[in-house]
Amino acid sequence: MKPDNRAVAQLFDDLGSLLELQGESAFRVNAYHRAAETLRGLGRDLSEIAAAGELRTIPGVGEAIAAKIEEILATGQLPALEREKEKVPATLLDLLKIGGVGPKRAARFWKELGITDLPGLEAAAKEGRLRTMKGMGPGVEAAILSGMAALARRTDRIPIGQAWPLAQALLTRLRESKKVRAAEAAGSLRRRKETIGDLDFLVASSDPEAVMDYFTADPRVAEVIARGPTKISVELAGGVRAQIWVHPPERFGTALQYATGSKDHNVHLREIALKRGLSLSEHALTRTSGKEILCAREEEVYDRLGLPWIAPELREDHGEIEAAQAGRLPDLLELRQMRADLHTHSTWSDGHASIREMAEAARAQGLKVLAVTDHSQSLGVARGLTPQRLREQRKEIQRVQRALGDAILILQGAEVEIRADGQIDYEDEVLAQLDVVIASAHTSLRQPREKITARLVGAARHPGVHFIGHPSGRLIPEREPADIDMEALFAEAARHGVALEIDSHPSRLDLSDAHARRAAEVGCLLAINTDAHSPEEFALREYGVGVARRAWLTPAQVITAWPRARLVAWLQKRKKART
DNA sequence: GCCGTTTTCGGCCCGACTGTTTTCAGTCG
Repeated sequence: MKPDNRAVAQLFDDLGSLLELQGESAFRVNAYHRAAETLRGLGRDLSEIAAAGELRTIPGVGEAIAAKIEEILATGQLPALEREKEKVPATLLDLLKIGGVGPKRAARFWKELGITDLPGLEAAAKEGRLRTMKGMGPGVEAAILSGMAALARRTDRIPIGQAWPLAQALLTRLRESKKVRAAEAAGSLRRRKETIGDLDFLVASSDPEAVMDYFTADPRVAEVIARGPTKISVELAGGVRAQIWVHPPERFGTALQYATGSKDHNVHLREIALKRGLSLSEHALTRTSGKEILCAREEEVYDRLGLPWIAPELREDHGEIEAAQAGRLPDLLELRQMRADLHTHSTWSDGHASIREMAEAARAQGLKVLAVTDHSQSLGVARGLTPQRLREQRKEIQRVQRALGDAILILQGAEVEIRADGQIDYEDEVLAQLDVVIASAHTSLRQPREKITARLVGAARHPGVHFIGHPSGRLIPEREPADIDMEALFAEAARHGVALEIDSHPSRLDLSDAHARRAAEVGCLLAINTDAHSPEEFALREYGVGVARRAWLTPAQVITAWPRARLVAWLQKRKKART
């Protein structure tokens, strides 16, 4: 099996870090890390890009890295990395995970004290041996021990479904303070990444000390990690870290822009600023004369750089700055434009609410079209429906439709199993009775690439199918995506006019942002659904819209954002095509 | 190692915070 993009990226990260430990040029080191970051954001498999001879078109990939990628794809190994591992103990990389330990210190611990791994460092810190080194004192030893304890209890990146509500609660409390003029989520939260490392907040206030005191008095704050005049970093109960920047209101624009990131986006912007004779920091744009230009709003920052404002979800340095310069930023989908949810469950299978309760909730959320799509017969654990029960369910849907009137259109659909052998779980004549057919795989997701790809591609070719549900099958964080040739699936879906789902549940977010972007690039339509099993879960579509925005999607590319008549016409056209 | 309407060679973002220090290096984002 060929290494996937993330595995290749990890090799380059390791290589960069090993070189860094040896004092290699920071620019060379950074080149490896930047390339790794770019590879993680690609929506296409590297093997596919390499086969097309297009590796060099990836930003940050030049002659040397392209050759190394070819080597990895061919052999599964990176000889340059193996060579560095002979010079430096690979376990030394673990030291870099400790807060406060970077490449310089790790290298000195190794060279001066012979420390090669975490247990060795812990012992040395406890025995007071680190303070024998120049520039190190008891404070460093204490910081390292506390950093190791934090590492042990640290939760990994948390799903946005947990981070977002927590952040909103913290923001609400911040905004209650009279000292706070404005407070916003920043960082990866504001960019709507699928998982969040630290919670970042930006506050506008002329009294930073008071704001920080107020924030640390929040019962959810367990420990203050660092505190300066403009910035405070804390650990919350549960191990999640949060940091707050406090800036005066007249500097809020530059500060929010800075705190939102991403780092790569910001670096790129600062390079553009320099070319215009300006230096950009979180405080201001500064002319070479030293005169500051203050920006209270983010729009002003971008405007001074000759750019239109760029939506936070795009700020990954994945081409958005070039698009902004060319006036080609996408007209991004917005939550308020969502009109339909085509993937929901009721008590007829494994849902927790009746069809009527679900329909009333959907209507209350402003949706115009709801498809009830319970599981098909073979998914026994979810009480999948037989054709007979499907007929009974249709009568119930008609009753609810009559009771609720015209404000919301209720469609009968099904989430039909793509069985392990590739068969679709209902006969064609049963599918033909349904308004919406989702084809999804829930079982045998660990099949070899050829087999599971063939299952999904087969479903995309099936004339009775409207779209493929949560295509990769991943669950964040516990289950990796199935090993699917997405490029093949996208090509087939585009050819047959089958849509692909963005499942909004925070544990799925499937397709991912990168894959959704790629799918749209090759001409696929997308459907953003909640997969709701209860009325509250309709609100989850906010997360699906976040993915769509990160995928550069416009309303025209998302069938669930289409006007009701157009969506119904599209559903019926596919239905006619199969009969 | 990458990259180019200032360059195919010579650049490559910016500042906060900490711990150790009398001016700074290292780390972090």
